[in-house]
Amino acid sequence: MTPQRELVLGVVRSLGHATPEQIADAVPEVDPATVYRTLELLEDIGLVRHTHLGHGAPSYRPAEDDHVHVVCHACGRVLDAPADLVDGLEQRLLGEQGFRLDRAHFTVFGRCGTCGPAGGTAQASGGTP
Amino acid sequence: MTPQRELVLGVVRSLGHATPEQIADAVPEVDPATVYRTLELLEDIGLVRHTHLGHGAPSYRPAEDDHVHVVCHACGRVLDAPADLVDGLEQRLLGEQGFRLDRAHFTVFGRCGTCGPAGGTAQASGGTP
DNA sequence: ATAGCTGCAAACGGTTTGCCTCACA
DNA sequence: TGTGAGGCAAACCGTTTGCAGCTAT
Repeated sequence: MTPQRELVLGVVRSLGHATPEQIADAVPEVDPATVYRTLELLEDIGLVRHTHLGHGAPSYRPAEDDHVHVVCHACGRVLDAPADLVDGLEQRLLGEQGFRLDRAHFTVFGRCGTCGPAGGTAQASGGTP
Repeated sequence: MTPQRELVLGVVRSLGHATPEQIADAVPEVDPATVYRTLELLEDIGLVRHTHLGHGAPSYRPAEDDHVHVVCHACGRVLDAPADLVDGLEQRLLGEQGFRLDRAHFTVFGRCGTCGPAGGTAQASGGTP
């Protein structure tokens, strides 16, 4: 564990979820290339995990955060739902297809209650440009 | 509907799911830029849909294919599961969070039966490099 | 002396943009 | 004659790689 790795891990822990770029920005003293290499390493040794929250960049977070990611197409908000939300799905996939669901690497898309069934868009930040 | 758009739509329909790049490769007579612009347009008018199957490129398919995508981390295979697989999840999300799930834009990750609980990897093509 | 890690800078792949030309209404 | 679509090429972003210097064995 080098200082840079501690820093990156610290940022991942403090940000909750963040893209490599956000992480790199948060630790300007560490080279972006090192951030990428470190994230890969931290993931290999099981300290962090990543998820694809849509479009481009993956989102990294501490491995101990076990929850399901729910993303609103309209406002871009990322909600964290309890992991047990997918228990039923997990059972069915296992039973019907022998497929072992990886809950951590899992994102659900749709429209949050705030944004309503359609049209109304309670803009938060990113959204669906 | 221009010839190029017909071509792109045709390829999406014949490939089932494909990345913009694969589509562009399949229609060399259409410029890649046009492929991207066309896919966006076809999605706007509801003829195609896209999903994020992991890593980088999104996967486009005909809008009428309504199923859930299940991707194996180990072998990279993409299984199509019946859309009703997520009915339970859909209900819970709606009930508990007022969140309207978009089943089409939805990918489940894990390990398929062929690849087993761990270790054993029935390599197919891509996988997790 | 060796192995591993970092920073830097260049390369990279896929995607997006600007601009100009062409076809058609 | 005006509007929009397509091609081309350059720009772009996030990511990856090669290399050289440094540090701690």
